[in-house]
Parts: sequence; structure tokens; C-alpha cells
Amino acid sequence: MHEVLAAVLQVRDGQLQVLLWQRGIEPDAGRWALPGGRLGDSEDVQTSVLRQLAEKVDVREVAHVEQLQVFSAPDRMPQRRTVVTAFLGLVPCVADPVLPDDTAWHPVTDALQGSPPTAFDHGLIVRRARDRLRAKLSYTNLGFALAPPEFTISRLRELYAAALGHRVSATNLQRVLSRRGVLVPTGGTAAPGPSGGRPAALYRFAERGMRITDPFAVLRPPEPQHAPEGAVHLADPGAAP
Amino acid sequence: MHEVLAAVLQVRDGQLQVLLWQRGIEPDAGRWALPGGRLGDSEDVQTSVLRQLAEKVDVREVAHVEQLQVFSAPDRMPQRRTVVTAFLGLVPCVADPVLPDDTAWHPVTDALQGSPPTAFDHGLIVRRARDRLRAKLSYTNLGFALAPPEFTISRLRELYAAALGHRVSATNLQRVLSRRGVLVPTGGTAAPGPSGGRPAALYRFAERGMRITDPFAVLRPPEPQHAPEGAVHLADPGAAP
DNA sequence: TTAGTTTTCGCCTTATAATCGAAAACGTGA
DNA sequence: TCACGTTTTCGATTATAAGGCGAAAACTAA
Repeated sequence: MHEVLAAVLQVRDGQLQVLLWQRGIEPDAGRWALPGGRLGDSEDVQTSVLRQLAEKVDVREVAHVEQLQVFSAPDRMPQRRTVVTAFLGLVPCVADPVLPDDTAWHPVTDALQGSPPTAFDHGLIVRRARDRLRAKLSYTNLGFALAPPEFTISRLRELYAAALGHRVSATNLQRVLSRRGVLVPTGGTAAPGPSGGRPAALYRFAERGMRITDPFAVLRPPEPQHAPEGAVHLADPGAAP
Repeated sequence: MHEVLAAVLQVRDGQLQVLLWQRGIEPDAGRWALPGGRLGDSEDVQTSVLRQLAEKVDVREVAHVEQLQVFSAPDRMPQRRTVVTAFLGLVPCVADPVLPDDTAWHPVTDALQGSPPTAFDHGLIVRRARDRLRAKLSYTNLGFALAPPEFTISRLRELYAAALGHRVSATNLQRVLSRRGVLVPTGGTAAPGPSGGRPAALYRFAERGMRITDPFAVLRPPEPQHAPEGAVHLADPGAAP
């Protein structure tokens, strides 16, 4: 049997959290599992996981979904042999979907340490999801999927710090993203906090489509020569000795 | 039904090539397909694809295998609905496995342009495999899977150029890989070619395990402070003013 | 010995990230 | 209204790594 699962991640309360539901029946009753379910006959895996998220946990605000990996160990679940395609899902920090009673957000760090206990191999899937997110935050504009449509650099810095698990310099974040052209100022400013301070400028991401600015520019192809032959007059119109 | 497929790549004759077999029966009779087959009940997908490669095309010299992606469009194959887990496989350039009559190597570039015509969505899988290889060559030591155990920089440069599809500077390749610590001199030298020249030093890869030296060191965590508090005496045993 | 070939190494330039500190822009309270 | 604390923003500087170029090294063949 083939099923799909999603590790849906969101930054809440300054921590990266994952959406889990508590199993009511055996096997692994009482343990916490990722949302998902059986693959339908007339849908592909990504359509299926989005459908099931919408149906089961009312998550329609998923800003980004991507395939993580297939888990297929014959004994990964007792009883029936089940192959699963695992996904990473990201939800902006402003979203607060209504959840069923058996469903809740849990800090990823806690879940990876057994609190709450996770069902089957779902803990491993959560770890893969977190690692993938951390890697992609470094070299893509995947941050758009964690951030609101408009945000200040400070706000974005908090999101990155929560997701990456370490401190992040606002100055550096600002310029690294700007250089890549994924950060666009909207012109507006946010109101200062209660203790004053300079009002922060608002930004948005250039595109929501995982645009990557030359991924891993290492061992890149040689620069095309400016004008190997002919067309030289174009580059040199009226030069004087 | 679930099946596994592998795009097995190797550099031959200075070109990146892929292993294909010609289908004898409908559907898509006469077109060229990737090796693979049905997932067994007691094996995971990676075990399965390695088994089938060994059984069907006598490829036991696969140096590296990794999951690419699940392809699951309901209509990706006529007749029966089939979900496939696609793999990337890499074979060192020195290997020359015995192949069945219906099986042959084809340049990836040609296959992607319809020569020979590929079956089902296998052309798309080949493209994904090539792109993945190119990306990973930039920031991992995946080159070990294309290269012999020992090699010269010139030889490695040819392999990289063939796989990446553009010229590669031997000087730069040498230093980029050395800096990462994945290139280890063996001490030996290769015999000069028929037209003379300085004999080249032999190298090997440091590890065959996809060791990555700090992947994408962007937005990296701040350096740990030398000695924030306590334990200072350890770092400073018997210092005099 | 000389010419030709190939490899290897050092120096320089460029590109990008990280760090530091000062200036700008706002509230608050004397 | 005028210092003061706070937060944001920007410029200058440093650090690191990749890319390019040419000279020197090490060999073969005439």
C-alpha cells in the first residue's frame, strides 16, 4: 500500500514547530503521528498530500510543499506493508488554522527528543524535514513560506533564527538576501514598538516560486568571452587612442 | 503498483552516458527505458533497485545510489496505474559491465533530444538525474563515484567536464577539492603520455561516503566564543604576564 | 642539448559573506 | 524642548573562497 505524509512546519512562539495528531487506536495508540493517508487512484502524491491536509486538519494555508523522501523499510509499520512518500510543508507564521481535538503543534526540538513520543518512523521524517528546511533557507528564498506577505528585517531575522536554531545577524541577512534580489522594499514602514525606536521598513519576497539565484556557484562554467570575433565595433564605438 | 527505476550514469568516451534497454513489447515497444521493476514485498526501494540492476543488466559496480524523486502521475503509464521511485546511480568510468543484447549506453545529451526515443516519462527522469549529478558535483565529493580509485587531476578534470557539460580548469578543480580536504595525494605518479610531459601525481578521494565539507556555508552559525566563562585555566595553563 | 608537452605552483583579481561601528529615526521623561 | 534609550539602517572593513594567468618544473623525443 502507498501512503503520503507531511511534516508541516511553522514558526510559533519563536520556535520551529511541527503539526502532529495523537493516534487513538493501535498500533502505536497514544503516540503522535504526521498527517496524511492513503494515496488515491486518480491523484499524484503531491495532490494527495495537499488534499489530505485540507481534509483532515484544515491546513489550506500551506505556502510550500516539496517531496522529501520515500520510506519503504518492510517493517516500518506493523501489520500491513506500507510505502510512504514523505513531504515537507511550510506554513507562514501568521496562519493559525483551526485544528481537530487530537491535533496540535509541537516544537520540533522536543519531538525529536521524544516529547511527545512519535509513531512509527515519523520522528525520522521530522528530522529530515527540519534539515531540508535549514539547508534550503541558506541558498533559496524559501523564507517566503515562513513569513507573512510583508515583514520587517527584524521579524524575518527572528524567523530565520528559530528555523536555523542559531543566532542570525539582521545586517547580514538583509544584505545576503538583497544581493540575491529576493528582498524587495514595499515602501511602507512598521510602527515602532512600545519602547520607541526607529520605525522599520517593510519588505516582501520578490517571488514566491523558490527562485534561486545561481545555486551553488562553484565550478561554474567559464564566462563567455565578450567579443571573440566580429561585433567588436559594438563594444568600442569611437574610442580614441 | 509500485516500481523502482534507476538512471545509471557513467562517463564513457568523454561523454556522460545513461544505461537504457529497448522495450520489446507494448506499450512503447521499440522505445528505450530505464532498468528497474516491481518492488518486492520484503525489500525497501533501494535494496530493490540494486537487486534489479544486478539481475537484469549485471551492474554490480554501482559506486553510488540515491533517491531522486517519486513520479506518480496517474497517467504516466497506460494500462495499470504505477507509482515509481526513481534513483540516480553512478558507475566509475573504468567499469565495463557485460550487458544483455537489448541494453546499451547512450549519451545523455542525445537521449534528452529524442535519440533514441525514451519510453513513458523516463526522459524526464534522466534529466533529473543529470541535473542532480551536476549540482552535487559542485558541493560534494560525489566525483569519487565517477572516478577510478586513483586518478590524476587531468583525468578528473575530463570526468568533471563531461558530467558538467562545460570546460573545467584543472588548476581550479585541484584547489577547490583540496581546500575541502576530499583530495588526498597517494604519493605515486602516473606514467607520462606518448608525447612526453611531466608525470602527473596520483590522487584519491578522502572518503567514499559523500562527505561534505560544510555545505553551503551561508548564514552559518556564529563562531563559538573562545572562553566565555570558566575553563579558562584549561586554555591558559601556566601563562606568564 | 634543445625543443615540445604536460603538470604544478604561486600570485593576483574578483565575488560574496561576516563583522564592526556610526548615524538615522523614533519614543519617553525630565 | 532637549537629552536619553531604543531600534533600525547603512557604510567601511575584514575574511574567505573561487577564478584566471603565467612561470617554473619534470618529463620525452629528436
